[in-house]
Formats: sequence, structure tokens, C-alpha cells
Amino acid sequence: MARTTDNASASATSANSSITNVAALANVSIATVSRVLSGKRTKDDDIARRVRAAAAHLNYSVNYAASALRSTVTNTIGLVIPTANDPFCAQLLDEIEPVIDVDSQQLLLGIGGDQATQIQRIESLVDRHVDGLIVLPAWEAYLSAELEHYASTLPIVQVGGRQCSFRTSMVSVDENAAMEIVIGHLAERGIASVAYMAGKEISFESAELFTMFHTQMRAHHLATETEWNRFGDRSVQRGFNCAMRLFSEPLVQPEAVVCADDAIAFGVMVALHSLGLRVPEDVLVVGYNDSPIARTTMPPLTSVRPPFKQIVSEALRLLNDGPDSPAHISLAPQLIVRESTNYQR
Amino acid sequence: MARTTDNASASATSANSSITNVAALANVSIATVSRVLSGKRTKDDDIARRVRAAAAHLNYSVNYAASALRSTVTNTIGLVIPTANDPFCAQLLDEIEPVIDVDSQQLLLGIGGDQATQIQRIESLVDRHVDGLIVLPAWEAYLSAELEHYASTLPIVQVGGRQCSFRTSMVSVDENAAMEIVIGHLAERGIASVAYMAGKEISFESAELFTMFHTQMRAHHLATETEWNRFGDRSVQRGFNCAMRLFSEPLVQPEAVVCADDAIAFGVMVALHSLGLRVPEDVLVVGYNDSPIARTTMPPLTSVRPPFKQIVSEALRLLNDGPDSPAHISLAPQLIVRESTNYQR
DNA sequence: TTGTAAGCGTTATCAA
DNA sequence: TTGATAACGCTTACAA
Repeated sequence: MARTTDNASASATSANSSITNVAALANVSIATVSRVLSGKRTKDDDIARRVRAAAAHLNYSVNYAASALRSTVTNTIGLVIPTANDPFCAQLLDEIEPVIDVDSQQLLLGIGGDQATQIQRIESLVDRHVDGLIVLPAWEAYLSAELEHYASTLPIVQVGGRQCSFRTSMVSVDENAAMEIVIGHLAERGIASVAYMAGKEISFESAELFTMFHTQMRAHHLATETEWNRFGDRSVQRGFNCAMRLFSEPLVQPEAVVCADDAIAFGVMVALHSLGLRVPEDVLVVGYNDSPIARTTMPPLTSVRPPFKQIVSEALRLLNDGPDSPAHISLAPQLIVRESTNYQR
Repeated sequence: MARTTDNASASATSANSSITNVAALANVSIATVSRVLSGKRTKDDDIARRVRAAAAHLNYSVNYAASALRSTVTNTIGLVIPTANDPFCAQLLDEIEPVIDVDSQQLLLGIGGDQATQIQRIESLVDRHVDGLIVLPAWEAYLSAELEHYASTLPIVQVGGRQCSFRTSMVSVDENAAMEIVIGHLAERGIASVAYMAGKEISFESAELFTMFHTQMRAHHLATETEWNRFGDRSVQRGFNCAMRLFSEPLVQPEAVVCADDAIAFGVMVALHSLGLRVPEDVLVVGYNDSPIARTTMPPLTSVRPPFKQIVSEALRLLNDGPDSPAHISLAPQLIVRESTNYQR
């Protein structure tokens, strides 16, 4: 019997205490301590309380390296994103980090703007034996082979983009629903014609959206013109240029503009302003991503808000389900209605 | 002698090979393998080559958990930021991640928008035994006690903000140099008067900058008015409002506006545009942070670019120096001159 | 339900 | 230099 009560609390509140110290102080074996603290022992009797008290008193926290070495989990989640300088990625980061941390897990971050770098990051994280991997593919990054290769070892969830592998799970924004909500909202406002400034974004299937735009327009009997609707980058400049071209001609003009990104919408609003057109009285404008910019435009911008909280919770749930049950979950976004569409025709 | 050459390559290219497999294949002891692969054995003789070849052949990579358990390093760096939705933080993330990864280290990310959350994140990361900790304090987060407490255990580098502790290292942007460069640039353009829209940012000592603004203005014999210069948030709206107030009155008006953030500058430019004032012919505008927005304003915005690469390399160097030699490094930013100040009076 | 003891894969120690 | 071996702190059979 190695139970020693004497001098057990000698090194109290010293941070570098191991499970042995806790066991000694609680007067139980290290196995019991391990079981109580890891939740493998459900009863909340005197022993459990003694262990927890001892752990608290010694300011004990498990050594993750030792834990990971012996068991099969590392309590880490890997996240690979193309860049932090993207409103979708940044908002997702802000949403996912606290959720992971309350699980007493940690977030290992990999950033890669192209296919090669993303593959490197994925391999690094797999080497670290992360418990799960969440990947936001970079624009034009084909990660199929990579993801398939690790899909059997490790639960992987892809977020957004073109689906890379049917062997990994995927969570994405339901772009069809997004467009339905946007066009429905504009139809309710009494709008007759809409222009669409499409994009080619990370989080977003542009072609699918473009198709859905026309489907929804027909469904609501709204008008559009081929030359109104273009693919392009999602910069303020692009929105400005497109809107200047569109609204400075004395031809027929759309009563509303739907943009694939808030930045484009911002550019559109600046252009309209400089042309003497008022938002929303003359033209309604809708953005996408509900980035911080949407709250600070003048007037504030109605924008499609990706369901970040749901994306995060579904992604983590799919990771927990393990690699054997891949699923594709599509989540409807929410339309945040602000001043830029607050006008009834 | 436990050297076995037979069936050593049986499990070749199987990913889950340990140091034992490598040792067997290379016909040396595991200790030698460890020394060769960790660089503790400098010679590049036949043994070293054999070991490396075996490791490559078996697709071996060290088990970080085991390595961390035995040695004192985990090959992880902790980074705590207030939010990813901030251009300074986002750009720093994009810069720091690749530098860490080439060191075959990994980035553990903690996000906390307030003092309590940041303290939690710091504690989580310390529990994980990160080799070093980089902290960007949140606005009004006082982390002194926390940082001091861990400063002896762990190298900590604070980036930006008010200095929390003299026992930890710090890397910051030299705001005095920033203001000197900005005002110097405007003076060269032949400007006579300048307004300053100060901020209260994460990466940025507003009061210090405000003082330096006046110092530099005097040094260059430029004029300013008390009511031109206000503290405030760094939103587009704020810039717009301030500029509208400033430039719609028929009083004396500044010939240039310096802003504590690109977003403010953007708002200013929108306001000027709507008042019929041209940038840069009528008013010069300077931003701060050189965020993606600066390249997409119309015209493109001259902006102070924090020296991200240097901040990253200095922070990592200070981490490597260990916790015993705290230093404060102040790095001069660079002025990215674009169209918004490209006008000679 | 508890304690004992055997590893997990690596690095550090020490003797050769 | 090298190899044998003892930790590192934990989890998990297995036995009590």
C-alpha cells in the first residue's frame, strides 16, 4: 500500500504537480484519480469529491502529452483555412474557437492560400494526431486525394467550397435557400427588376447561386437583364465599377442589386451615392456574409448572414461521429434586414 | 545486440511506424535514430544517411506527444488574439502561421475579446505546455498579473497594446515613427494643415500617437485646430460623420486628414466625395493598418503598414531567447503611398 | 469499484 | 560516438 497522507500537501499549489500528488493527497490510487477526472467514473461519492478537491488544491491539470501518448485522443482539433483576411473565415474562427475551448480541447490552426500549402498544413495536423480536422478549401484547391487518404484515419469535415470527397463530411451554406430568401424579400418590397453581381468566393458556389438567382427571379416574376449580371471579384472597386456602368446609362435600370459580398455592395452604394441615387428609395441593395462592414455602411446594409453557429456545431458534431459516417449538411442562412432594403414600392 | 535486419522493411510505407522500426531498418539503436533526426548529431556520415533513408522509406515522423512527454518542449506556440475580425490581427495571423510552420512547430490559437476570456485562453495554453506564448491584449484587458505569473515558466511576448509587464518581452509598432513618416510625407506634398481622427485600437497607443501628432505638426510648421482632432471608434460611419461635420462648414478646413484606421479613412473619403471634394486634389487622406480595404478604395488609400514580417520574426526570436531576457522592441512601420496623397500643392 | 502494473514512443543518462 | 535502459505522466487491462 503506497498510500501516504503525510507531506502530501507539502507542494500544495505548486503548478507542476502530477497525478501522483493528487492520488497521494486524496488517499487513492492514480488509477482512481484518472477515472474520476476523466469522467469514467460517474458516481459522485466521497472518493470522487476527495479527488476533485485534491486536484483543485494542487492546481492540477492533466499533462496532455502523456494523456495523448497513452490514449488515442489528443484533445486537439485542426482547422485549415485559406486566410484570416476573409470575413467568412474570420467570423468562423471567432465562432469556433470558444466552442472548442469549452470542450477543453484546443485549436491547431493551419493557414494555406493555395492547394500545396493547404496540403502541407493538413499533413502537419495529421502528424500531430489531431482528433478531427476541419478544412475550408482555398479557391481552386483540389484536396480530394488528400482528404480521401486521411478520411479513414481521422474524422474530416469540409466547410464550404466544392465538395472534395464523398468519404468526408461536409457542412455548407444552403445557397439556394439564400437566394430564395433574398429574392423573396425583394419581391415583398414590391421590386420589379434585380441585378446580380456574382462572385467566386471561398465560401460560396458562384455558379449554383447564379442559376438559383434566375430560378427565383422567374418564380417571383421579376425581371433582369443578361448584361446586368456578371461574375467578378468581390472588391469594393468591382462593385463601384459595375454600378457606375449600370446606373449611369439612361437605359432601363434595376430597382435592386444583389451582391455576392458586402464589399461589392459597399462599392455599389458608393457609386449610387455619387450618381445621386438614393438607397433604398431609388435602389435597394443586398450584400452577403454579414461582415462587420455591413453594419457601418450608409445606410446599413441588408446582408445574408451565413449560419456560423450552426456551421460550427454541425461540424463539431460530425467530427464526434467519427470518420465512418460521412454526411453532407446544408444550412440555410438568415437575412439580416437593415436600412438598405427598407423601402416599400 | 538487438539489431535485426530481417523483416525490418515489412511494414514499409505504413504510416504508423515508430522510431523502433526506423532503428531496425537502419541497423542502429533507437537512441541513434533520435539523435540523428533531432539534429543532436551533427556528423553526416554513413550512419546518419542510413537513418534518414530509413525514416523516409518508412514515412516516419516523430510522435509529438511522446516527444513532449519526455523532453521539455512541445513544438507548439500559443497565440492569443482578441478577434480574427480585425485587420491587424488577421494580417498578423496570416504572417505568423507560415513562419511557425516551417519551424515544424504548430500554432495553438486562443481567441478572447475581453480580459476574462483572454486569461482563460492563456491558462489553457500554459496547461498545454506551449513553448512560447504570444499575446495581443484585448482592448482594456489588463493581463499584468497573468503574464507576470507565467513569465518565469515560459517565454511570453506581448504584441501591441499597453505594456502589461516588464518581465515579459514586447514587440510593438513604433507609433512615433509612424506619425513622423505620415506628417513628413504630407509636409513634402506641400500641405499646410492637417486633421487627425484618432482611435482607440488594439494595435495602437492612441494617446501616444495623439501627442506625437502634435509634436510632428509643430516640427513641420503645420497647422491644426483642436476641434478637428477627436478620439473615437474606428468605423466607416465615424469617419463619415466626422468628415461631414468638418467639411460641410464654410470655416477653415484642413488640407489633409490622417486617420487611425483605414475604415475611418474610407468613411472620410465617402463623405468628401458626397460633398463634392476630390481626393487628393482638394484633400489628402491617410489611413492606418494597410488593410485589404486600402487597396480597394477610390482612389486607393495611402496607409501606414505595420511591419508584420518584422513583428513576427522579432516575436519568435524573443520567444527563442527564453523568459530570462525580456526586451521591448519597437518597430517602425512603412508608409504605403497610393493615390489618396498623390498630389503636390 | 478499486489498486496494481504494463505499456504508449520518445529523449536523457550513463557506461562502454 | 554508441547502445542499453530508465524515465516522462498518463490510461487501461487485469486482478483483487
